Amino acid sequence: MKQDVSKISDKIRYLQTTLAVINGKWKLPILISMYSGISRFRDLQRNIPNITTRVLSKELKDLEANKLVLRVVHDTHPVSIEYKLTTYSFTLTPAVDEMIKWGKQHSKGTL
Amino acid sequence: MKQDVSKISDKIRYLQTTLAVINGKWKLPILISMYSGISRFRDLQRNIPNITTRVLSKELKDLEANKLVLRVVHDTHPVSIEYKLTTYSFTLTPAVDEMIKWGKQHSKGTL
DNA sequence: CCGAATCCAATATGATACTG
DNA sequence: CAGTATCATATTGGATTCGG
Repeated sequence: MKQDVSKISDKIRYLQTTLAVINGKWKLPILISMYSGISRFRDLQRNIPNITTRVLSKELKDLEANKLVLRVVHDTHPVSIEYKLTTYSFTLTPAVDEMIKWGKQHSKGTL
Repeated sequence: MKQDVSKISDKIRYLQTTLAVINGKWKLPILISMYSGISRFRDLQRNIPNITTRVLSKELKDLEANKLVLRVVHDTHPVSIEYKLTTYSFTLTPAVDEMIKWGKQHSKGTL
């Protein structure tokens, strides 16, 4: 049975593609918060421990550039900004869920 | 239906635990190479494009510190060093596989 | 072959203050 | 509220050399 025909070098490339998109400490935590329904800058900052506005701002731009997040300006008074997850962003959930699972297990082991 | 009882903050913590272990561009590519059976320093370096000895050396130490890799010294002439995966390291494969899958899809989309 | 040592550049992250 | 600007530090990555 050949369940895996990919060459190692291909796997490494694919993986590095993924890593390039989710790089750093913050992008996945941001996505998790957004998966949970949070969509405003201020709320995200409150929800993610220790993240600064500077970092949050930059990371949201990166996520936008990778089509995972959409920045929507609502023409209210004053204007409110909503960060929306794209359909595409949800393709990441299987990987994210596995990482959460592993982190949970790893935490237990080291406590 | 409540299929997910974890609080968001827990999820974020778990995820950050995982991210802290696999951080950087190189640890997962190294693990993939090792999953494929490569166990010598020189072979790893040849197998992973663009990695330098300095980085490879550091990353292997990090992986060792996290119990994912074991450094075995064989008392031959001259001594040969073998890097072995621990049983524990294989608990990461579900997450890694999902990340590879995603990277493959993402590559297709952007080509 | 298996790295360690050194030096340096680039990037990521953090703290704080400030603006429309 | 939603950021930007500035400064400082930490971490990562890369190039090269050298030793056992």
